[in-house]
Amino acid sequence: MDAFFASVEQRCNPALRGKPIGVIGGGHRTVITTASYEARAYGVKTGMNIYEARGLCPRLILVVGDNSKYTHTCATLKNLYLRYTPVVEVYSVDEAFLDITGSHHLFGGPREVGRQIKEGVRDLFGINATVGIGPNKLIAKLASDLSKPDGLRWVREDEVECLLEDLPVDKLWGVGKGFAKRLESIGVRTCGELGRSPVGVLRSHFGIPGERLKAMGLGADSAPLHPDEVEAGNETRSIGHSMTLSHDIYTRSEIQTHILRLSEMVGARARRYGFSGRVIGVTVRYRSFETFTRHGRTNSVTNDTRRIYKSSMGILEKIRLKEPVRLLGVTLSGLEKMNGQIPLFEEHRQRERLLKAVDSLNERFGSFTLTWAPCLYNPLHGGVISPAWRPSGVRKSL
DNA sequence: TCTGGGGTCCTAGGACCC
DNA sequence: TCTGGGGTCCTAGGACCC
Repeated sequence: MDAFFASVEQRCNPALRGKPIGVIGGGHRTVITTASYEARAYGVKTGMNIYEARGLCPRLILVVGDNSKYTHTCATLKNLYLRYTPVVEVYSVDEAFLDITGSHHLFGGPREVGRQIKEGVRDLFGINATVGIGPNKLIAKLASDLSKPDGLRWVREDEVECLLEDLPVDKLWGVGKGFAKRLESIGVRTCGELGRSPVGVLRSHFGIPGERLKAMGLGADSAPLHPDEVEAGNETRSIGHSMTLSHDIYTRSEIQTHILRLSEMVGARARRYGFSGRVIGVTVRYRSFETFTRHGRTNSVTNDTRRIYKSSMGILEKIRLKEPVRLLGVTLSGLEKMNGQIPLFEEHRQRERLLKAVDSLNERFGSFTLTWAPCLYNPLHGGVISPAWRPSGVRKSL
């Protein structure tokens, strides 16, 4: 989807159409999550703070995002994709891969599938989508990136080499600023040059990713799609939440409350998807933006808010804080899929029933409807979901 | 009146073991 | 008047993505 959150907001409120808008989270310490194309023309970009964005575009209209609109749209879109193939990987809230190898002939070929999906998206939501088609995910993604907005591009296998020859390496999915800079230092600027680089040279500079970089320069990508049914399995590696506080905090007692809330967010999500983990990570960002993470281990897997909280506080006690704290995060990893084992001891069974009761109430009436008292007195300032939000499971990166 | 939040993967370096 | 080599596991940090 093109400028997804912004497009949805413009669709819902006609007064915003054709205007430069930026979708932001709640609170004052927020950033632009998505800028409309009208705003991008002024240089407004994702990740920019609102003061900088306003400086570039004084007429910019800031809209606090509404997550439920985007997640609902995402879920509906998936049903549209499934009309064309069962192999659908929902990659993020506004992006999906479809493997149409075995089905495109039923619809008149790849281009026709692309056209119909664009039309379907417009009919359903009145927003523009860009479709890229290629022999693999890397090229399909590139084709889409190159034809935004409102584009449709099919790059055939025999066109790949020509397309890549003079293309800067950082246009590739998986090559960011860091890789681009290091590649330039060894004289590699374009994908053509990357593809011709000896694999040994790339390996010595980049390690294992060097081999993949070479393949990417050639337009090769063997990564399969990860349909949701597969990922919903046990591929998830970690579940975490973090939050920038509305103001910097100084004391452990203030920290405790936020850690409790984050522990509950993490625990509730783990329980909901049937995961349990034994490694707890706590992230701290100071006022100066210095950020670090410390990990601890529990003796057995857990998804109990209380144990996640205790463990997190245990980790924090070992840290000597040297500045006011701006952000806190809690992550659960070392995950295992729960298979409905019944805890051995009555005390644990009771605990499990309690959490189940709390979860079912909160799923029905909204998160934190029933919760620990300290969380009630510190209501959450609403943040907008990240574009990386997905309905379930995980996604693969490089 | 600066600078969000959700992830994955890889590497370096230390602890530990034989 | 000196201190090998092979391996695994773990943590922290950084690159990358949307």
